Amino acid sequence: MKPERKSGEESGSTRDAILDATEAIMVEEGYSAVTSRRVAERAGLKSQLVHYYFRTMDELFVTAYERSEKEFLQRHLQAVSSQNPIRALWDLAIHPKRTRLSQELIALSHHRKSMRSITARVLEQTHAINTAFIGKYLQEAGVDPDEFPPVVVSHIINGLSRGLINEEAVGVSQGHSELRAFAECWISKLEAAHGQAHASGDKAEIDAPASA
Amino acid sequence: MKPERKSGEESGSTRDAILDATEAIMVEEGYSAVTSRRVAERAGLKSQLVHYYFRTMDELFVTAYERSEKEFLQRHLQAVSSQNPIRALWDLAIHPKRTRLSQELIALSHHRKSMRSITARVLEQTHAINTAFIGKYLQEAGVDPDEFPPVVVSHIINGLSRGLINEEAVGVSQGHSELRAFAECWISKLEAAHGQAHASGDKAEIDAPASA
DNA sequence: GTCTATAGGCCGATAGAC
DNA sequence: GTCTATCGGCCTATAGAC
Repeated sequence: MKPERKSGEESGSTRDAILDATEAIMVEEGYSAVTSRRVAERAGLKSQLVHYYFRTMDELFVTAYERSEKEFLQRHLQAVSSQNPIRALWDLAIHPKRTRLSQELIALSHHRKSMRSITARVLEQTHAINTAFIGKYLQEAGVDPDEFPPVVVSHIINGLSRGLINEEAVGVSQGHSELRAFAECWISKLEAAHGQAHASGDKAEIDAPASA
Repeated sequence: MKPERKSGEESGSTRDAILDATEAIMVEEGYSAVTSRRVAERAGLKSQLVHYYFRTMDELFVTAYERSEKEFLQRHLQAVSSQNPIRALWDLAIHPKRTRLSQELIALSHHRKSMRSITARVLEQTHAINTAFIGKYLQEAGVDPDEFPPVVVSHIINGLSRGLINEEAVGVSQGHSELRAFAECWISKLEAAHGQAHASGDKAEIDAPASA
């Protein structure tokens, strides 16, 4: 029934080519441009082969999503485990292709029920990881978790980068230097505060907004 | 050629019904579900009528976008001119239908060239307005515009609300209370600082992150 | 595993009656 | 302005030869 890799599983180059083409089309033209014919054309194949490897388009989308999910998770864990997780997350988030793809997958899940549970899982995972790792980092840098909860920081990073990338995609660059400068400012301040705290064995301080 | 309202222009209810149906389908099922047949069905019409009012689907999309643009702009100006523009913008941004529609229109503009210039215009307008109005408000509240540029604040508002609404759409609610609390905290602090500054005729203070 | 052939559906768009 | 009828196209998916 299913393709089912042979025993000596060299990860099916045709199958991978189909998934690669799917991702590329999503990023460049949006999810609605992903059709069996166009995917095949992009991969240099006949459209029927797409149906051989993936019985339905739904199965193709789900498989592509799950492959991306793995990659996202891996990079996310890597970023969050690095010396400055905030900077690493920011660098990851402003990567245009990755962010476009993730946006497109979310948009697709508004259109196809089969994708929603994956999106939900991805978003939940992200929160769980960020709460653990960013939370620890922020705490060590002396940030009050009641005023800047890790999940908020995570949302800000994702939100700002998404905005940046959407605008660049339509040729708007207004305010981008301010945005990048803002990110850089906070990141390096956190970096300094965190380093200082580690050096002195004490908490550094980052001021919250004054209670007016 | 074109529909061309008669002299006594009662704003073509059929035409409006088509545009309304277009928006509704976009919000509920995504832009790729917008077809002449489905729009017509939703509006209780024959699909050919869609082509009578809008020669091509591109024309339908552009017209729908421009109608939304007007509405967005109007609400945006209204929000930004209110007593607490930040709060008003936040309240506007967390409105699910509106934000879903605007996201869908942006996604559509990644797929259709004809929409890109409209998206660019909308985003530029938003920046221009926010720089003027939010900038003034923040300045009056004693916020250093070098550390929190209005355009950054605007991006944060949009980014956070988009994240919130995407997650709610797939059934994730993790961290939402923190997010809303975070927004509420900052909004009310700005409100207090702004009110205080106006009362005393002086600048209130909102601390920026400490230079570590 | 890859090919040819093809069924059957929804789509955009047009022509022409009323 | 709204209707009926219809064309050609791209789509998903399957059947069967090799």
